[in-house]
Amino acid sequence: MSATTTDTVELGLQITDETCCVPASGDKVLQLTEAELLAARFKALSDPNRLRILSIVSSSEELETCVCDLSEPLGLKQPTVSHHLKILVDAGILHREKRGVWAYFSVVPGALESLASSLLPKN
Amino acid sequence: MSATTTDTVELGLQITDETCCVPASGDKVLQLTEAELLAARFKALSDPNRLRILSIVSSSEELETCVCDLSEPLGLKQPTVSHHLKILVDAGILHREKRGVWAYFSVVPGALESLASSLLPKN
DNA sequence: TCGAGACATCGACATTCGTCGATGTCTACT
DNA sequence: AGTAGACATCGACGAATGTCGATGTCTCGA
Repeated sequence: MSATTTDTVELGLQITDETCCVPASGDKVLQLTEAELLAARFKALSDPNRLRILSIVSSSEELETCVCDLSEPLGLKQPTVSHHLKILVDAGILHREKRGVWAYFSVVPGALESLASSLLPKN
Repeated sequence: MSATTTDTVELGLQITDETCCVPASGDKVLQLTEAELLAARFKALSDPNRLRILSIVSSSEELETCVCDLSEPLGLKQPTVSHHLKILVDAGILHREKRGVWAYFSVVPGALESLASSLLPKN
């Protein structure tokens, strides 16, 4: 509850002398919790090796890849690859499916598209 | 070079025993330097306060904002805001223009769109 | 039942990051 | 000239990140 008629802030600004510009148009601003959610997903994309993992996974024949195929082309050890995969899975970008001994990864349908649209105006 | 009629890898794989899946389809993989460039731009978006800065700047009246208007709604001190702005400018996402005492920031036209398209298939 | 292998998790380490007080630089006004 | 104010830069601090060896867990075949 904000109370006391502070519903909109749009005209509440009393410009006395020289405030340089408009005070951020009140509540159109991205909320902190929403920003944290978005930032977490972009953080998953903020590592070159994770982008290469996405590139490999999304371009593979069956749109599925297992860890053993990622370690070599990336030049990373297995624990590191697993670590990156976990981050991408936790971000909702990759899907993990365990079949027998191997774990297969695929891009979650629409995940990257939804992230991309959040960058565009009017999202 | 894969060479020797490996136009498609589908059947080129000589499964001797149990290789789990295809070996990452060779050179379709995102190059490391290119991945680093992309990752650096996503890293600029991987902080909630920077996303809120982008939200404020892109929704302001004149599509321009100065530092003094950002500090208060973000709840951050001025050096911190300047730091985030520098990161966004260095990433090529924001444009800085100094007019008199104030510095005005605006979103570089096409910057976010180009980043968004890099997320989509066939980019 | 046992061992090999694929993958996840843990612990450690160097590096990077976000934040802010202190200080520097530059512009405009008196 | 001198002062006030907006913004950048510096230095420091705790927290988070990327990497990997060591180890754990689970599945499959012998």
